[in-house]
Amino acid sequence: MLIGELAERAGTSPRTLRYYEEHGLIHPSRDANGYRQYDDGELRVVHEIRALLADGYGVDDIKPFVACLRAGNSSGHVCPDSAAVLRRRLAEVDGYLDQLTAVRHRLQTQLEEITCPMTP
Amino acid sequence: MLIGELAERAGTSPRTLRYYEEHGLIHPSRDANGYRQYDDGELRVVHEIRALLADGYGVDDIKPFVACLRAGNSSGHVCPDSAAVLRRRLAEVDGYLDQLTAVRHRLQTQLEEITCPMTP
DNA sequence: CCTTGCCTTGACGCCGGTGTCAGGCCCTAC
DNA sequence: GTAGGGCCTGACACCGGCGTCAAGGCAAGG
Repeated sequence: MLIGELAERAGTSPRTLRYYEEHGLIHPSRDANGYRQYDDGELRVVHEIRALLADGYGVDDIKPFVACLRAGNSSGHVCPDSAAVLRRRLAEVDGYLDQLTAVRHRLQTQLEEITCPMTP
Repeated sequence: MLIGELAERAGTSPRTLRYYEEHGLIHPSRDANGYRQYDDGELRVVHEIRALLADGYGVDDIKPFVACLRAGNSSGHVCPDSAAVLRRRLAEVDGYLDQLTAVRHRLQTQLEEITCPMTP
């Protein structure tokens, strides 16, 4: 499978696939032409990558998941390295949630002060 | 007050104050030298700007708040334009919270599957 | 032979708030 | 006069996941 076909099947672009390769996430072989050649399993890997990116992971975080999938596991999340990233990411997300929640409280308070001003 | 002094008093840098000016948030007068001259009220304005930025607003969102403060209000939040931004921002924040919450659920599920795998 | 369409590498653009450097003016103190 | 510090403008760097354009190779069909 050439890069264009994989890109279309994965719902993305050749540029994006080359970017993933550049960052060590996929390693296609090469035809005699120099064209990248992908086997069918890579489709699954690309889907995993895109799902993780959509969840806010950075490309570097994703490497362990891909390695785990490639090692033959049915899910990329079950390996120790992946789990470590999961825990770190969970802490990050909790931090963001705390910040956003605080901001939300301030927002709501400010809106209430407008519609129903305090009389101190 | 020159830019260096205001920067120090506001806990930021001259570069940052020039950036705010470039984006229409502050309008210092000029000495005969060409040096920017700030009066004491600007300190309050800069604090407001920085508080809003820290809460995730963009510089363009902040203009109404500054205008509201400058109009003599004790808070920058009480004017109609500010309130509109507040409501828009509240919706944004709620969106982010929803996304992050969904991600958090997935994370927790995935971690549980590791430590306590399902036996289907 | 020429077009068409895929592929290749390389490189710049974006976004936003700031850091930082370059080159030069202003003022004070020695 | 000169050294030092603050000011000025202008412009590039950053980060990250791509979009997009450039210049060129390869294959197939007319």
